[in-house]
This record gives sequence, C-alpha cells and structure tokens, in this order.
Amino acid sequence: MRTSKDADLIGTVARECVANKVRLLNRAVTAIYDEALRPYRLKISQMSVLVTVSKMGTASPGAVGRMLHLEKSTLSRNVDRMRDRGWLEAAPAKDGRTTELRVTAQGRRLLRQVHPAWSRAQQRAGEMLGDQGVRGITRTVALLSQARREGA
Amino acid sequence: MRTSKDADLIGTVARECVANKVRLLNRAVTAIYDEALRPYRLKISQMSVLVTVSKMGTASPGAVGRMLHLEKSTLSRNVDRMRDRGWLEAAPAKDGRTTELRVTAQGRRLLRQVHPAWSRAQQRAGEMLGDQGVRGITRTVALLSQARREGA
DNA sequence: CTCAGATGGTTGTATATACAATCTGACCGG
DNA sequence: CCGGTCAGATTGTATATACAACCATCTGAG
Repeated sequence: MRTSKDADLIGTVARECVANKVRLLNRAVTAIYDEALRPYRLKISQMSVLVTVSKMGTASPGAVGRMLHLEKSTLSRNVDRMRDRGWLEAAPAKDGRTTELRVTAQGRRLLRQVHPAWSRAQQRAGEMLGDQGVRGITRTVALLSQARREGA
Repeated sequence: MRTSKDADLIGTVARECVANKVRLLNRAVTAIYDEALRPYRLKISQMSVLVTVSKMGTASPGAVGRMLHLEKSTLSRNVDRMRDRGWLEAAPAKDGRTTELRVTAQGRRLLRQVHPAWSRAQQRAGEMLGDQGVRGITRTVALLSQARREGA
C-alpha cells in the first residue's frame, strides 16, 4: 500500500538527507579534478595521498589513513598502485609491523607538473560552489578534523 | 631536488584543495549512514536511488542519473543489484531504448522500515557538521542543482 | 522509405571504498 | 622465555564509481 505517510517520508529524505547532498557534491567536485589531472594518469584521490605523505615527510600507512579518514585496507591498495607507478616507496621501519612511506623523486616531479592543472580545477570548483560554499566547507571540515583529534 | 617552492605548493594543496575537503566529508558522512542502515543490507547510495525513483513514481535510468549526477554505467549496475534484491523493477517503455523503473512493494516496505535508522544517522550527521555546516551544504547543493538545470 | 546521426543502455576495465578475516611482529605478565 | 593479547597491515569479497567501447532504437533529412 502506498499511503500519504510514505510520500512524506520520501519527500523528507529527498529534501533533507545530508548524505545525499554531500555525496552529490563529492561526485561533482571529484569529476572536475579528475578531468583536469587525467593527462597525468593521476586522480585526485591519489594526489591527496601524495600531498599528505609529502607534507609528513615520512609516514606510516596508518597515520596517513587517520589523517584522511581512509580505511586502512583502502589505503593499502591505493598505495600499491602508487608504488607501481613509482610515485611512492616504502622502507622498513623500526617497528617491524609497519613501513615508512616516502614520496619518490618522480612523485615530487609529478606534483610540480600537475600543479597548474590542479589550480585550474580548484578555480573551476570555486566558481561552481561560490566563495561562500567553499568557505562553508572549509570551516566544516576544520571543525570535523578538530573534533576527531580531540575525540581520539 | 626538494626546494622550498615544493613545500609551498604542497602546503597550499593540503590546506586549500576543495576536492580533498569534500571527499573527506563524504567518507565521514557516508560511514554514518551506512552503519545505521547495515542491518537492512541497504547502503545510503542505494537508498538515494530508491528515494529518487519513489519520488518520480516511474523514471528512466537516464533521468535518475541526471538527478543524482551519476554516470549512466554506474547507475546501470546499481540498479541491477537493487533489482536482484527485489527493491526495483523495470518495465518496457514506449521508447524501446529505455525502460521504466519503479519501486516494488518490497522496496516501499523497506523504505518504511529503515526510516528510523535513517533519522538517527541524519541526527548524528547534523551533530557532526553543526547546524551551520548542514545549512551551508544545503544551500550549496541547491545552487549547484539550479545551475545544472539552467545550464542544461 | 531509408539511412545517418543522435540518444539511451550495457559491458569491459580500472580505481576507490569498506568490512571481515587473517597474518605478522611487538609487548607484557608470569 | 613463553604464551596471550594487541597493533598494524594485507587479503578476500562486495559495492560504488567512471571512462571507453559497443549495441539498440529512434528520428529526421532527403
């Protein structure tokens, strides 16, 4: 049976669901960056890892995953692909359970090369979301990261 | 060679990249809903399709994809899985190239059943992002959808 | 009426994502 | 030293996502 209560429920979810909105935004934004980076065989998901490891200098997979809110198994395979491409390398760490990830010279070169393409994508994303949109997201993510640091 | 220009570049991307932020947000938010829906073997991605088709009554895959900014091949396979589960059905349309998707009685029942779980997730997401965050995202997505309607 | 281009879907392939199970090495209490 | 537990990573499996290539049908120009 299809009652008007169903319609309410459906309308509410369609209108208000935060996950739907965030996911839609994610698809739209990711597409912009991936398109800009495609000539380099790099995806924004990978660039994100590359930049994070770069910034940390040397980092365990676990630390990178926590930083990016990425499941360890997800990161494990992303790193595999990036090692295959020669952008990342892994050295044994003192603690034998983990490894030390580092960006290779080739990986650093790639980052320099893609910078203009990234800038164009960033520009387009800014236009699409508006200054207010970008500021809102920036603030929200900052709060979220802070909460996670404190909560952990 | 690792120059200070590299560091600038990396710092800028790490701090400002809109895609990184949106993607992080997406992972965090999606996890909340998927966890809440897990007992029903439903994921928020699927619920999104179910709700969209429900709202339209009957809809072609293409129309659903445009609504959700989902690539047609992605949607095609998502729909397959949902038909296997008995939540969606496809009837031939006048235009032989396409089909008319509809939510089955079982699919409607599922939506009723999961509603409380969805509400809890929605609540938690609201707490995580804050009222301001949710409002910002809502506004941004509304603008984006409008732009796409006009641009198309 | 016919065919050429447009439109809509599916299939092949690659990547991203996460949960569950497993493996490996560290650390600790006896 | 010896288990037992814990922490970190990888592997098995399923789903989500998109691009490219393809297939089927519709539609309009002639």
